[in-house]
Amino acid sequence: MLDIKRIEEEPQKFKDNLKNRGGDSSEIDRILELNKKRKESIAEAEEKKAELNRVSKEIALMKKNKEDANDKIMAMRELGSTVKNLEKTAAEVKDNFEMQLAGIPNLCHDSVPVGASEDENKLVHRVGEPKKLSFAAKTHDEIGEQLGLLDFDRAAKVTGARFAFLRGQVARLERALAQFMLDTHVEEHGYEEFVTPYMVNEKALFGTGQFPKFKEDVFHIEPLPYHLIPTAEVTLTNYFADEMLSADDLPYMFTAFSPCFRSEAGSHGRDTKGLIRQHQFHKVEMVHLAHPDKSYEMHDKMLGHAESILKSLELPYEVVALCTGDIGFSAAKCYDINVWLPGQDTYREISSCSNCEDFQARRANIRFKEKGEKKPKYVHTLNGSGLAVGRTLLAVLENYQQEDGSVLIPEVLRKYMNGKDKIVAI
RNA sequence: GGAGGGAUGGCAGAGUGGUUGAAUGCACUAGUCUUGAAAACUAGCAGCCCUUCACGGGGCUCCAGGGUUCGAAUCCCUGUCCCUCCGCCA
Repeated sequence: MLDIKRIEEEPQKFKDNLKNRGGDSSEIDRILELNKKRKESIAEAEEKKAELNRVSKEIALMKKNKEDANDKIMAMRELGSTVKNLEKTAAEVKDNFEMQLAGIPNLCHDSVPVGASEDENKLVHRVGEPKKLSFAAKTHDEIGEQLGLLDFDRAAKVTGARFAFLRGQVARLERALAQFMLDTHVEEHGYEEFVTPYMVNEKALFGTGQFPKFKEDVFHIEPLPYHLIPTAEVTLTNYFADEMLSADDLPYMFTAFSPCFRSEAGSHGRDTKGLIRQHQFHKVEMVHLAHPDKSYEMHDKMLGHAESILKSLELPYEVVALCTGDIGFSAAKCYDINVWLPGQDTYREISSCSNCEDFQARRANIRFKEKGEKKPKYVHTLNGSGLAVGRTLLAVLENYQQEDGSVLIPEVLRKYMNGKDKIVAI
């Protein structure tokens, strides 16, 4: 949620931002108009309400002194219903205003490159050389199916499109990856590990910005008012919703391994083969709640934590700074990490690290008090994948494939694979 | 699933129709005292919104939403969550 006071102060800045993000800048004018109406309706209702309160106190005094207050009571009876109507109108105007405001994306940080689409994202750096294979690279789904350890057809039979069975050593590799990521974040990067709910209510999804605008992207659990999490960002970020934190406790660094569920509405026909775009996948998520003055420092750290996993796995990757046209709704700044996939002959997203500044904290009402200061402030929230496990698995399959169809196991994972160094066909 | 109890400020916890936005304690901030700290003492201290250059003024909020009343933390209805007991169950 944007701060309406900042929009009032610098409307042009927010219009430019919205335009750069591919939105309609006139929405800002509409918001300001609604805000004006909101203030007017509040002033009108409160003026009458003040009179009602004042006279009610007079009545209390008169009663105490055993005076007759009937005239005033009758007058207030009438004023009461006027107030009720004015308050109802004011509430409607306010709801409308807040709904519109909740649909406006975050203000981008000044360093975010202006651009219309992902083609204008800015390359930050590349690490590792894409491997030159001495044979024609296969895609991970070919490798997995030839090994007999990745099965999309039977998943389609049991569930439907965009699901998969992992078997045997590939299933274990998935578990090994998750374990390795969690261990690294907890032992080396200082995160606190969580197991979180996999279903959340609407309030939580509003808090992180998925609702109301991106409702169709998440799965709804009929008949409960719950939704499957699209990412543990939702549960971890909302953990302290409606709470007052202490500045001394910042930053919080949370991590959780969780399944993620996405409807992938609107992506029909894209990445239909393989593990790249599934309705269900596993992810190790990182979330920071940071002091506003420190959040960009923390953002760089978080990016480093995600990168360290790829470095350990010796997977080539690139980091790009997303441009205004590609950045997510809640983010003020975002880095994507794209991993090299020989089978696809390209880099594909494996992590996204965002600083949402106070955008989510306003929505979820997560504040903190600074020593010696009276006013509470909103924390800054950051989230990043560390990493998407399914996509890491496919990156390992494609980068470590051998000519004979087997797959080498990265050094750091072998202790999680009972010492094995290779996956072979069953 | 059945029966009962509860939800109040950063925290704990009073308060059952009228100057109660809320006693008290803790925490926090400032001061006195002290070489310094602690203790003690004194004072301050909820949030959000509207208005004002400012001082200030006003409104809302005691889980949420309705209702009764001139007036609700307090009474009534609905919902949510938590706790205890019984049943069932991984």
